[in-house]
Amino acid sequence: MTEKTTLTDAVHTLLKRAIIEQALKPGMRLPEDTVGEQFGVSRTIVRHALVRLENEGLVVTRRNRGAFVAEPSLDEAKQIFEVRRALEAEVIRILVERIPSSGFDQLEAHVRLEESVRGKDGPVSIRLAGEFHTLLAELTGNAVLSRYVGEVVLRCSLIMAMYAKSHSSDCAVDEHSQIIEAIRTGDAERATQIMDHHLGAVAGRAELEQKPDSISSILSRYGKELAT
Amino acid sequence: MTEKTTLTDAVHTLLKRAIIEQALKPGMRLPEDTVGEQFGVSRTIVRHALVRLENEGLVVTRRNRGAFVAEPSLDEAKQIFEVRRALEAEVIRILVERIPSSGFDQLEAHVRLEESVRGKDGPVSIRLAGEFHTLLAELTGNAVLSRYVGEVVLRCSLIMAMYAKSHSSDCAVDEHSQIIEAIRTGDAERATQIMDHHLGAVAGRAELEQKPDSISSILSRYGKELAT
DNA sequence: TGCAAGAGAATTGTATCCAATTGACGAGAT
DNA sequence: ATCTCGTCAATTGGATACAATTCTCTTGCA
Repeated sequence: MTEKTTLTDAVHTLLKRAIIEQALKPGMRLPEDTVGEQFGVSRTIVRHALVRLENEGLVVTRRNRGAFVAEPSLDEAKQIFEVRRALEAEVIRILVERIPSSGFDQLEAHVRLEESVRGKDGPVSIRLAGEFHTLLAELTGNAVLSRYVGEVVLRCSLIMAMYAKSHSSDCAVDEHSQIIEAIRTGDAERATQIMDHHLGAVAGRAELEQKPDSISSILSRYGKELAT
Repeated sequence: MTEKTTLTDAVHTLLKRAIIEQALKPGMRLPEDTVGEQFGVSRTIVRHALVRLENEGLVVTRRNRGAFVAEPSLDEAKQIFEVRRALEAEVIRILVERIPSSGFDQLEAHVRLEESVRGKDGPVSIRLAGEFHTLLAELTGNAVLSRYVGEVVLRCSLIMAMYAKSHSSDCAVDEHSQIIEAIRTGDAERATQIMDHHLGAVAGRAELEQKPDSISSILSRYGKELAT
């Protein structure tokens, strides 16, 4: 596995997946040497990976305290959703104008994949739901846009992990299908509207109740506010 | 200066400014130990700073070759401008809806600052022009949005450094004033239109002609395409 | 008994050191 | 004369070692 990719990349990818799939929960500490010895690499590598994760907003580091899985506040969550809505609106605008020929095939294949694991495997389901939006962004051919969408989608996964009650219905799969259809018919307005509703539903459900999973989560959140 | 901020932050900031102000030109190599001994820090620090700069798209690193100041291709440039337009449209949409009370004062003060150095100091002028847009984004109170806008603005500076003929007229200052006025009157559509025109003018001027400053710039660009 | 101060442990911040990969220069063969 | 192959220098990838800071636990005092 260390053939072409650098060790930093590998660790970075693994940690990212672990966070998305909630193996690493928000607020959890990420000591450099613990992570390092777990993956069989040195602190140097872990450090670089953590720097990248911090830039992506998935972890926060506090001076001389180490890295923690990010715990987006409700305010932060709103900001992220606000940006995400704007970015995904742009994605749709572009796709209606220019979508690669194989685009619909890829999208439909992905939706079928989502349906096949519907309500079966929680983490995988969450990941696939996010990847639908990432795939949409990638189809624009705009790498910068794609990157930013990828980041906010990941952070939204983190937000849902903290605030939503059930993750299985994170993204309604039929709404994904509706978005595809709206793009196919070239109806940008309708597609944007569905997307807005789609994201709004997710955001709304998240903001309704604040349900932390553990005491440490609560405490560290309070501690975080005190520190600032 | 190393009181509260970490060394990595300091080096990162300095390198960023150097790139924006074109002290470090696109395509220029950034050997870790050279940079390190220049700032009086170790390679480790420089390394971390370079990782962050890479994540921000200001430098690219090639495996076992080191870091270079990024040289956005024309295609990349178009992508960045596309995203920037979308992001700044969102900024305006938000500001028309909610702008802090001190917002206009800050904006007008900045415009006055821009006018005071008009055509005097090239690099400073470029930096200020970019910071106007960054300031707009910060006034939204949305840190995520602000961060993304900051990134694309910086990358646009890089693009202008490569492709534009003259940087002194990078941003027409009066257009900045017009944008402020449009926001003040709550006319989102007009503000967006001016902003689009504003960015379009910059992008258009950049894409008109491809004028690299040095032979090494051309060659490294070709070499880059071959490598991929 | 509760609070405060200090010593100790744990963890990060930084520097240095070794190994691996890449590019360049030069020698030799065709 | 040109092309190819091999050796060498330079630079990054990665690991370890040391210093600084922070947290915690203990101990002394009010």
